[in-house]
Amino acid sequence: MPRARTEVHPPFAVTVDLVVLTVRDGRLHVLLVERGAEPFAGRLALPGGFVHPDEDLADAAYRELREETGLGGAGQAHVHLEQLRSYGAPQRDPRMRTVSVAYLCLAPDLPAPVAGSDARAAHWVDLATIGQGGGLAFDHAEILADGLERARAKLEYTSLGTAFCPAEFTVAHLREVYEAVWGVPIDPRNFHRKATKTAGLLVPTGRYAAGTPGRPAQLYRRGEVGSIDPPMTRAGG
Amino acid sequence: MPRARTEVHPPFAVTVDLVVLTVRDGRLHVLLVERGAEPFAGRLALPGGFVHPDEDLADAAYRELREETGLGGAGQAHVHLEQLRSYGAPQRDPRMRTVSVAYLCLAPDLPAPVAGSDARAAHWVDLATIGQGGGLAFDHAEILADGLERARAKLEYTSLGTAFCPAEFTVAHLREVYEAVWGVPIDPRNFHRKATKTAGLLVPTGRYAAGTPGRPAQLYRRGEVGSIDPPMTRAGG
DNA sequence: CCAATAGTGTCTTTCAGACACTATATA
DNA sequence: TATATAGTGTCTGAAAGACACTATTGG
Repeated sequence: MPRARTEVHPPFAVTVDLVVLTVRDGRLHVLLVERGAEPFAGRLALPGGFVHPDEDLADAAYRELREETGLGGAGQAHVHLEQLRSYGAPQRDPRMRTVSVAYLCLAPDLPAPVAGSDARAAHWVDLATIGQGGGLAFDHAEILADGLERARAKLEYTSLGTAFCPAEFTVAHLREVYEAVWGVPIDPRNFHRKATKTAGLLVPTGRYAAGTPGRPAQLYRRGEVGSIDPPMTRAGG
Repeated sequence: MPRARTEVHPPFAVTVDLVVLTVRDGRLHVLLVERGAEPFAGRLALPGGFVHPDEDLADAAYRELREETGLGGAGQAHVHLEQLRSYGAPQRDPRMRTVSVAYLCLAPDLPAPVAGSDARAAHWVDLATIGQGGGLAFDHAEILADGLERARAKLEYTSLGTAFCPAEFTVAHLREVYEAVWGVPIDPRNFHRKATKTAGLLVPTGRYAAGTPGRPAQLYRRGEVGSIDPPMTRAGG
């Protein structure tokens, strides 16, 4: 907190950066934009932008999500957004002293192509094709790594895995989400029992998926609970 | 991230605020300072201050910790410091637009009185004597609540409980830390087995505590591991 | 029929929680 | 001695992991 109004306080630019994750074709993807201007022109970066003068941090994150990706608008599909952490190394932006508040966003795989009102296009990038660092602009590789770690951890003890699923989904769909995020195979039978017996995680709709080989799977909606107790276990539940 | 250098970006003041926790006499305490100046003059607040122009956020947190509390200096006792989250509601400081990056600090109970170079004295305040809100300045009640929640959660699956202990401590001391942070009684025998059998949590010194009634307890040092697997359980382990 | 996926039952192992019991100090 | 605390042993129930087995679809 400021000590007294007479004390000098240097000006900072404050931005939000978004780690937007989804699962497509059984693999984890992150939403990236190609930078048009220097520095790091032509490099991939996390979507984000400046916080407005009278805007709350979370509001800025939602606005950037809408503007740059088309996600999260009113009447749109459910997306989860939470603050990740802040990054403020003195030289993280060569132009000015900047503090970035990063947000983590988990979204279902959307049939509509992701495109913002912004001229720059946002693309889903398969995380398997990005190495350590991956040539991302600024300190975005570190932010992305922190976001991945957070997402992997939260799938253990919260219901956030369902945030990657559409409004109605099968247990197998949810299992594929876990396999994609954790990068490990999971026994379908034990996962089925765990998911369906965890109170409040899934709400059965009574409807069944069709058109796939094998016995039709029941469709579920997201439950209301936030935390899973006992948690999902990462070593092949 | 900034889009182009031509875009306007409003100036923000960036501060760090510290949630410094310790366990004294079996009860959880937080370090608070009394504000001397308006706004909120005379009210209790979290220690903190402005981030300097060329200073990393974590460096600013460490500096404020030293300046305002005398904790964390070179050769001092071990303290744990981690970023908590950021707070940037437009009107959180009536003087100017401010974003605060909060840090959580866990410290052992120090025999030396806590006093900073600053004229204002920092005091350990028993959390049981602070209500919901507790009359804290700014949004510090919310920050404190978030810090408590983080500390309680991290004691489950990390070794951070030992950060509340001095360099050498008994299993009973660590148990009292858990009881104070979680506010629940824990069975001493089951806790003893869990703590001593969790690989890497405790390093036996071979020495024993003396002067207390009963069989002398073995003294331990902090182990190297960060995470506890399987975790401590909160419902009276 | 077969292949594939959904979903159930059951066995083993691990571990939390309860608590009897032993060990070793102070008063 | 009594009392207090340290530390071990053991039983029970919950739940993870492995995996046999049944159920129900499409081809």
